[in-house]
Amino acid sequence: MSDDLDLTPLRREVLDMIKASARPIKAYELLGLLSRRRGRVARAPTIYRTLDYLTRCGLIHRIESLNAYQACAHAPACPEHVFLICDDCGEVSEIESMDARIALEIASTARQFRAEQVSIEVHGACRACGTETPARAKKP
Amino acid sequence: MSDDLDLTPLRREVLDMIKASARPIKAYELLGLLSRRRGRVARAPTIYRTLDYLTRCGLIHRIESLNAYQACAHAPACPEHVFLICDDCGEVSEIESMDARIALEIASTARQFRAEQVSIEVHGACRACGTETPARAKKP
DNA sequence: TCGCACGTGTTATATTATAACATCACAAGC
DNA sequence: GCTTGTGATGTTATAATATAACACGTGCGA
Repeated sequence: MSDDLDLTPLRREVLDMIKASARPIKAYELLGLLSRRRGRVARAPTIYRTLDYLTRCGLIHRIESLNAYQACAHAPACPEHVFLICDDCGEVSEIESMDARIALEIASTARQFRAEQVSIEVHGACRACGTETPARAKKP
Repeated sequence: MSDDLDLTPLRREVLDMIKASARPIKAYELLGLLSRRRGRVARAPTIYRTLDYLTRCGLIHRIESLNAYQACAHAPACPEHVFLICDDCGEVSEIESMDARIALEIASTARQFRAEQVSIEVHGACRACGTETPARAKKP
């Protein structure tokens, strides 16, 4: 995770595809897109290595509970991030919560645990989906 | 997720195996253990259904970033849980952080997001591993 | 020029998870 | 008693996710 980025054409292309996606996107979806763009098949390691690099740089985040990736909403290397994941429509928004961050920091150090990487994923219903008639009005 | 548990022999056996494990345990590890205990192979759906049930009941938690399961440290249905995951020794401890919980509640409702399920996973170094000479002294 | 570091390609395979259907036991209602 | 429905479990097959290991090329400093 050195400070200077090395955005090769492949890495830029994958990053652009992730940014272009309205929702978190999966590795094999990217693989399909990449293959079509290039006119020849891309293989799994290609995409996983690239995702790994972009993640380590802080340009994208992996959403563990979805096995999917999303561009970081807060420039490279935001220190902490909370994902609000709507289980109805699939939308994911990345927010910040300084208070949560501090609380976790305190809780960790109280146990002499040195926190390096925090993942907070909140599943539920977004504004649009949550305000529909209770108990799942969507998707007939 | 009704209130009354239906702990069949299979479910109890799997729950016991998870409780007996010092570390989070993976689905296919459980599958192997179960097969040996019974003297005949158990298949993947058996274990996944059971894990799903135990998770829904709140008896165990799935640790997303590890694809593994751990018994809940706080009786059935604890409302929230933070996992401190040591990347060195693999130990995972489940703690509570009311403050983090409240912070996330506030952040969610501010965005009119109805939170249903929160997953907080903190990777880093536990006390034992973190106090060794800096930069990974372990695992020769 | 040599050799190394590193990005990417390629082949193969490991790991994690689910769909779909079969069977069985038990309980509610006739 | 019998039937029928429901839910747990078994079984077969396959999907989805991820990594190991090695090959190749390019650029760069010794």
